Amino acid sequence: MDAKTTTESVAFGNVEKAYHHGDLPAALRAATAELITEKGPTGFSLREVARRAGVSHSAPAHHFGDSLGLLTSVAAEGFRRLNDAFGQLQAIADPIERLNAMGKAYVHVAIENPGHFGVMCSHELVDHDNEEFCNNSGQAFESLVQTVAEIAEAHNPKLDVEVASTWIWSTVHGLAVLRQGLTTMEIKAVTNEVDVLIDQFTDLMTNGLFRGTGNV
Amino acid sequence: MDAKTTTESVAFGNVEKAYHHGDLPAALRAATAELITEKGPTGFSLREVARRAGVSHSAPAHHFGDSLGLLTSVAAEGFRRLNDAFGQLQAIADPIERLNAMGKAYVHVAIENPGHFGVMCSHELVDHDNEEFCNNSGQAFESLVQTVAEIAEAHNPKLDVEVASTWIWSTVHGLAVLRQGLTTMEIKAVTNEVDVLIDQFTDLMTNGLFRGTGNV
DNA sequence: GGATGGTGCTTGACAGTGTCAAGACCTACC
DNA sequence: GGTAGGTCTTGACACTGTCAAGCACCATCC
Repeated sequence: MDAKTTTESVAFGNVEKAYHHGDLPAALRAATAELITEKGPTGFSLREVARRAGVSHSAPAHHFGDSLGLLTSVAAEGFRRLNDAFGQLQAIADPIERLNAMGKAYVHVAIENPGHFGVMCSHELVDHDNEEFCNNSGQAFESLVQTVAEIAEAHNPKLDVEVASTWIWSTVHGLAVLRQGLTTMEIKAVTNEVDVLIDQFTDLMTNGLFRGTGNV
Repeated sequence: MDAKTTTESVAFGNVEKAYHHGDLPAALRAATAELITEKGPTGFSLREVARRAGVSHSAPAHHFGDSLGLLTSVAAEGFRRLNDAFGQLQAIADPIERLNAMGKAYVHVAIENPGHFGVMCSHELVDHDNEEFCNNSGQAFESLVQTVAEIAEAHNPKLDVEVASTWIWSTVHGLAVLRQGLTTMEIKAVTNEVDVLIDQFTDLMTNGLFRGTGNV
């Protein structure tokens, strides 16, 4: 509607579309994330999303079927962002250091995309048979398993990699969930605190309750 | 308030009270938990709850204000059940053993009260300023801190008790959240598996990634 | 040029929802 | 008795998700 007159669109003859939106699905996902960020998953409404995207109340249904379809698409997008963040950490050679960075990345993605995260971690709001969602979330877990496998190889061959991965995933996920309420209120203040917490958790995870201190 | 007529005395006669229900708040909580168990938190509806309790559509508002009030009351009840479960474990002398039992108790309460748990772990569906909710959830965390403090005293005086407690709480909570989807479908099958998982997690938590195996 | 088919979105209608105000009823206390 | 206050009902309001139907636009082919 508004800024369709960029140089690119003009150069390619993609002038103002009176009728066709351009990329309505993306606009609807953005509006959904924004709305959930503001009002939480319970404040979400298909009609309000449509209103914010400037389309009629049942336009979303045409692209996503029902609200479950739209929310699933938002969740898949969230996991894609998480995978992007993980991808940038693959250069870190030391697997312990990489694990620590992945923990921080997970919580940061959750904090910086509260609208997405509020859906990603839900068993109710998402269609878990959706192919894109399964692929994206599976890829994220695979990155973790890979890193834990390297830790086992380097430091502790007896380690059960899958159990340990599930354990770590639970820890980070639980932290993200528990912190979410706070962070919506006071993002900046807590961001640093969470980094410290992840460092402390890494100490405890590697050394255990008997040898770790929880202070780093 | 609710102590004047116990549920037993009501259950005995089960008379049709033409007007007064007897203990409507408790009946509404039960109906809410049942409904959420069946349809998930998103399937919850004040009017459906009222229908199941056999009262008019706006009777709940009189006791709980709005739907947030009712759901908060359900969450507080869930934490009360968790505290009851924790209370029975105080006789266990070895704090490590007790911690293990508390982890299992947490996940079992979550599995056996899916309607309650679906609300307990939500930042959106619950009023976190509610006094009863704060007291009950605070007491549960206090029990954990106490046990971790005993572990520190016995095995590792350098341990930061609060950080370690937050760490453990995150782990168990994350596990319960991640497992919830599965367990709704196939409770019995997973219950044992979760016990094994908690044992494995306990091994990893005490010994850490460098020394633990994840197999017990 | 004009007709054709298809995609993208709108319009209108439906039953269901939460919340509010007002009223009906019962119990307890004076 | 009578009256006050707690308990629940009734009715109304704006809002919701979903469905069926229709309209506007575009590309294509004749």
